[in-house]
Amino acid sequence: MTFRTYQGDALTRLTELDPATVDAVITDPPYNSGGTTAKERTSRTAREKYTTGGSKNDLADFPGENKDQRSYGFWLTQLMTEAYRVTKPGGMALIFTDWRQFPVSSDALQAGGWIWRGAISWHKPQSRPQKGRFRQDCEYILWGSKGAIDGDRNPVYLPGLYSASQPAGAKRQHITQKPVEVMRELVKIAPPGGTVLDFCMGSGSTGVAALLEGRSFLGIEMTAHYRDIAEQRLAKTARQLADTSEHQGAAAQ
Amino acid sequence: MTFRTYQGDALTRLTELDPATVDAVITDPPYNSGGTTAKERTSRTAREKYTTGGSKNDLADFPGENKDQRSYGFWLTQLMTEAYRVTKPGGMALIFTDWRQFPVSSDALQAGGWIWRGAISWHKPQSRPQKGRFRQDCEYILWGSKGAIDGDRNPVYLPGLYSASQPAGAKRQHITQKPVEVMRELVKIAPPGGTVLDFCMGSGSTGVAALLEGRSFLGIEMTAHYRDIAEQRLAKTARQLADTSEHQGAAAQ
DNA sequence: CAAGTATATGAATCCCGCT
DNA sequence: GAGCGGGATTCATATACTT
Repeated sequence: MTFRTYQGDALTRLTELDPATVDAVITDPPYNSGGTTAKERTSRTAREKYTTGGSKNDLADFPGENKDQRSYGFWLTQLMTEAYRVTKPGGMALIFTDWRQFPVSSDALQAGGWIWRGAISWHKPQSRPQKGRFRQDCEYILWGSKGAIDGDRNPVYLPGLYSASQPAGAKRQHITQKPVEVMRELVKIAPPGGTVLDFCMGSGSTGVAALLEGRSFLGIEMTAHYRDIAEQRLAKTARQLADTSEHQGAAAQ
Repeated sequence: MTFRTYQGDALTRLTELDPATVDAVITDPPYNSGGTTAKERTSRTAREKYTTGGSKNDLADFPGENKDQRSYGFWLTQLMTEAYRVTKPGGMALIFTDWRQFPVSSDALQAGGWIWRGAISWHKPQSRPQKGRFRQDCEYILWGSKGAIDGDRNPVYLPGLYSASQPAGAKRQHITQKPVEVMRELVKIAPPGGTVLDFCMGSGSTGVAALLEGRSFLGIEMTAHYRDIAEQRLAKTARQLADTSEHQGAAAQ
C-alpha cells in the first residue's frame, strides 16, 4: 500500500487531484466550535479554546479556527464539492464533527452532492463532567455516499458507535488527534486496496490506519509542521508493515 | 409524586397550561423519518415504516407521520415555543430525534427560545447490520435550557451516552417505546420533586420513569388508546411506590 | 510481577471583575 | 450595559509510580 502527502491549502490541492480516483474521503476539519460568543469562537486559537488551563503539554497550534458558522458551512461545502469530484461513483465520505456543527456539516455534505446516509458516534470516556448537565462525551462522524452503494463491492458490516480515548502522553502529537483504533475501523468503509483521502490530515492518524488496514492514502495538510509529523508516522508505519511481511515471507518458506 | 395526563392535540393542550410551572420538558415526537424520498416518508403510516414487513405484532398505529421535513420543523417549533412558556427559568428541554431530523430538531429547539446545550446518544445494541455500511444504531437526544443553568439547584452529573434496547415482547406497548432505564436517567435533569412534562407521551415511559425517580409528571397524548395505556401504567407505578413506602414505614417502626 | 496509589487532563463552561 | 478575558470547577480515565 502506498501513501502520498501534500502540504498546502486543502481546496487548492484538491483541485489538482484527478477525478474519480478515491474510494473514501475521511476527514476531521477544525470544528470552529467552543466558546459562548462569536468573539470567543473566532478570536482564540485552537490551543486557547481546547486545552485545559494549566495543562502542561506543548503541542503545536493549528490554524483555521476563525470562522463563524455560516462561513464554516460555506468553506466545508466547497471542500466537499471538490472531494466529490475526486471520488469514484459509489465512494464514501466521512466527516468528523461535534454536536454544534452537526447540522451545518450535514448541510455541507449534501450541498457537495453526497447522499447523506447516517451518523456515527465516537464516545470519549475521559470527558469532563459538569454539574447539573449531561456530559459532552461524544463526537460524531457524518457519512454519505456518491450515489448508490454497492454492498457486494465491499461487504463489510461496521458498527455505528465507537468508544476510545484520545492518545495521551508521548503518543499525542496533535491537540485533536484521533485514536488509531477508531480510524482503523472507519477506513474499512473503503474496499481493501482502495484509496483513502484526508484533506485535513493533521498528524496523519487516518493515513496510519489506512496503511495498517491495507488501503492506500492521500493526505493534505496546511501546516508544514504537522505535514512533517504525518510523513514520519506514515513512513514508520510503512516500514513496520514491510518488516512484518518479510518475516512472514521468511517464515512461510 | 403526582401525575396528570391529558388527551388531545399537543399544541392546544399546551396553551392551556400555566406559565413557568415545569422543570423539564422531555419528549419523543414522531420523527417523520424513514424512506429516502418525501413520498416514501409521508405516504406510509408509522406502522408500515417502523415495523418489519410481515411482523406479527399488534401495536396500534400513531398519527402525525405525514409531515415533510420543513413542516416537521414548523410543527416542532410551535410546540417548543409553548413548552418554553410553561417551563421555569433555568428549566431544561430534551427532544428525541434520529440522525435525519437532528438538524431540524436543533433548529426547532433554538427557534422556540431555548439555548441549545448539547446532544446525548442513545445506543441500541440490537440494531440491524447492513452490508457495506455503518449501522444506524444510535438515536439522539438534543437538550437545551431556558436561560442560564444553576448547577447548584440540581447538582447531578449525568453521562452523555446511554446504551439500552427497546422494550420487546409483552412489555412493548408502543411502536417507538423508549426503555424506562434510560428515561430514569434522563428525568434526573429535573430536580427531585420537580415536574416533568411530555407532550408526546405515547405509552407513558417518561412518566413512569419520572415517578420512579421522585418527580411529578404531566403528560399529553393525542390518541385515546395510548392515553389509556399510559394512565394504567402510571397508576400501577404510583401504587407500587405507595406499597413500597408503606412497607418501608412499617419496617422502620 | 501484580495490585494498589498518585497524578495529570479533557475539541468545556461559567462566573466575575474589568474595560 | 455590553464586551472581553482570566481563572476556577469537576471526576472518570489513562498513565506513571510505589508497594
